[in-house]
Amino acid sequence: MGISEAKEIFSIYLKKKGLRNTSQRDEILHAFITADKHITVDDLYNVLKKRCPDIGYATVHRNLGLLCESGIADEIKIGNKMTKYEQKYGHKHHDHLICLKCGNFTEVNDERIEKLQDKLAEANDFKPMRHKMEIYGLCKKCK
Amino acid sequence: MGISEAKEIFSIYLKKKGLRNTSQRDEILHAFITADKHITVDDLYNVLKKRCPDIGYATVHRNLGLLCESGIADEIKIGNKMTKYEQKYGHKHHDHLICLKCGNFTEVNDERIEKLQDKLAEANDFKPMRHKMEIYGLCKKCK
DNA sequence: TTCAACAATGATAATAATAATCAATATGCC
DNA sequence: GGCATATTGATTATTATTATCATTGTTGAA
Repeated sequence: MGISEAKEIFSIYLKKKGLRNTSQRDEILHAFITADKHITVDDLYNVLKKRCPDIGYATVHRNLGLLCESGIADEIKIGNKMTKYEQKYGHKHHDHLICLKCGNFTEVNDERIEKLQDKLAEANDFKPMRHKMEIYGLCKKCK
Repeated sequence: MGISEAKEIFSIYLKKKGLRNTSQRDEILHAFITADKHITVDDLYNVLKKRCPDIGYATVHRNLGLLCESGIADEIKIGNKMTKYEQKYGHKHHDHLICLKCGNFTEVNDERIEKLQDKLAEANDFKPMRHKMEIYGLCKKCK
């Protein structure tokens, strides 16, 4: 998804919630979309500091939360200590293979699994909205 | 799994790691196995306090970690703030349907999904060791 | 059984991530 | 423009987990 599309989605989301557009939100969204696909709060904050030396950590943190709520970002917890934010739109849903040794992760997707997950939820009278699947083990290099 | 079996598994694990048997470890294991299937550190600590008023929170916390490493317990993170420990042995592997509204979760299992997960890992030259699958949505009562 | 090495405990402090507070400021609707 | 109020940024609070460390307990070997 391009930046303009992301901006529009976010703008609509803000309006619907009675929230306001600010220059910081513009900068945060821009930095997020043009950054690496997976980024931590710290990293995003450091990138932003260059363009907006006055921006506060709390602001970045708060607004990453809003980006998640609006559907532009997704929070992934790697292991126990690291939280990364991932660009969601323009990237198909996927799951992760996480290496327990080196910490790297690979994105994977299996349409058959997705379908079975929906069926499984349905069979339990459960309305699925999103899901997370992570396979832990050893990657090619580490095994 | 019975308590004696759990004790043996834990005992073997400790020996292999060069760790020692202590009365606290006995009590923690006992309390864990006889408690609810899903329990938080706080809850387990409070249960233990009754029998062992002198036991420390750090000790309970530390040893729940060891129970996980030994394969007797499993850590599940519900949402963002709550961590529960689940009895693992004697209960087949399963995944969770987690209600975003009331927080309750249901255990589910689908052999076909398990198989596809293994194939998916294999196709990526990845050696799977464990996995986590959580489907978030609305449960029967809340939807 | 005794001893020496060292792991474990429990109290407490340290970390670290996220959330809350709040005065000053910016935004958007009228 | 002006007002109501959302946002910001600095700071503090909160919370879960981890580290520290003196004391105690456990274990294997003599």
